[in-house]
Amino acid sequence: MAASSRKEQKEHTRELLLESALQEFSRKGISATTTVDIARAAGVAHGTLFLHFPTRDDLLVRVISDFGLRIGREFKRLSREGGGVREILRAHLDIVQEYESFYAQLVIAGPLLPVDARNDIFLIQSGIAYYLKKALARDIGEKSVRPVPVHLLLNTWIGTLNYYLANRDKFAPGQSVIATHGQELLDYFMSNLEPFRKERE
Amino acid sequence: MAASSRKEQKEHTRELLLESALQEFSRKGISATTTVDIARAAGVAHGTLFLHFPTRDDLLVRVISDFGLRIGREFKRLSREGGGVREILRAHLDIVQEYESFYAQLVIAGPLLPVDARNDIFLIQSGIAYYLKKALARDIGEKSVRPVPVHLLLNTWIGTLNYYLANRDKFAPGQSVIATHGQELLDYFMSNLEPFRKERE
DNA sequence: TATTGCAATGAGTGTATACTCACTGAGTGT
DNA sequence: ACACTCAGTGAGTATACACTCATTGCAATA
Repeated sequence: MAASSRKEQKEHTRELLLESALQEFSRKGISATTTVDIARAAGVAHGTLFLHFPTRDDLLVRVISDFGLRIGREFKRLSREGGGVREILRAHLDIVQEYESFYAQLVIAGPLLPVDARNDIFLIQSGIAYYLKKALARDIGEKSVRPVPVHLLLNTWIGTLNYYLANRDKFAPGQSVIATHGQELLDYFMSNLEPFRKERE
Repeated sequence: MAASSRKEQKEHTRELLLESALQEFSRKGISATTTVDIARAAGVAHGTLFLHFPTRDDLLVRVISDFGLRIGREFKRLSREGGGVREILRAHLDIVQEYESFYAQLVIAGPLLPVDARNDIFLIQSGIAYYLKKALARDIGEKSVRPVPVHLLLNTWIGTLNYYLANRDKFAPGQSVIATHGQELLDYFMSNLEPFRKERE
């Protein structure tokens, strides 16, 4: 075996635990998932989990921040330079849909999670802010969108999305809420942004 | 003593428990409040709680549905006939603000609660739907508001409000989010509803 | 080959919390 | 006055978890 075999093995187990945790959290919900569940899903002993992560909360925080990194990268990739508000929101919908199950659990359990986890979640959701700001300024500049404050657009958008995600079983039982309602929401938000035309331009 | 003294006493204790539960839930959060907390707040023995309510969930559901009734009555009182969308949303803000602490806890814990509790919450939030529908039809009729589907207005409004409530510690630390952000939100939503004026009317 | 280091194990511990039940004593009807 | 009912009590039980640690056995090193 290579000299690093042992370290590699440990690292592998660690990744396995992180991945299994993500899946269990997505499936059963964050607060309903126990350390036993995660260990079993990973195929390791219960105690092994604590060899890699001092506490359950620590594991959870790492799962979330890893998730945040993935989302951040994805967002960067999807939001091409020079896009308008519609393109940014569309990209956001696509990403949320791709990771919908975990995203929804995050929204549901979010407010009850430990502070560092909550901060990470806030950060993830603010990832869109930077791009949205640029796109909005651009659209307003070329008068394809009426002037609105970014923070209001952002908060109504995130809030609405979270609401649909948290109640996905009511809005789209057994399906993706984003797939069933995303386009409608996007169109509605864009119609809210249509510039007021002057009475006698 | 009147012949009903014993029954009256029991009823009184029951009310006391319901009231104490409401306060504890508002203060500590729903999932963080234990049956011991509630009994102590009511000044009765732990066991007494279970004499009146078979399970903690049962007590919780009753607290929520009582709350729903109060909200419903309040809403009926505040939303006078013939009001427009702005008046309805304003009334909604006023009510939410009055009961903000419990309302926020409901929004935070809501998605994790037992089904019957979740249904009650949905019902409470839908209480506004009936009035909003009428008001919107009226406003659209007299062209003071552009035509939009009720459900989209409703869901974006509720979703946004919930988002602000769930994160009130970030939006308005130590204060009422509705007091600090309510008017701004209301104005923004109304501006979204402004009719598009024809190019050359 | 012998020795050491370390990832992995899983039965065991501690704690939090919902719920029970045998008992108490004051109110109620005769 | 007496027996009976029943709201109220609180120590006790059951369960579900997160977390521990003495032990194991394989891989790295001498």
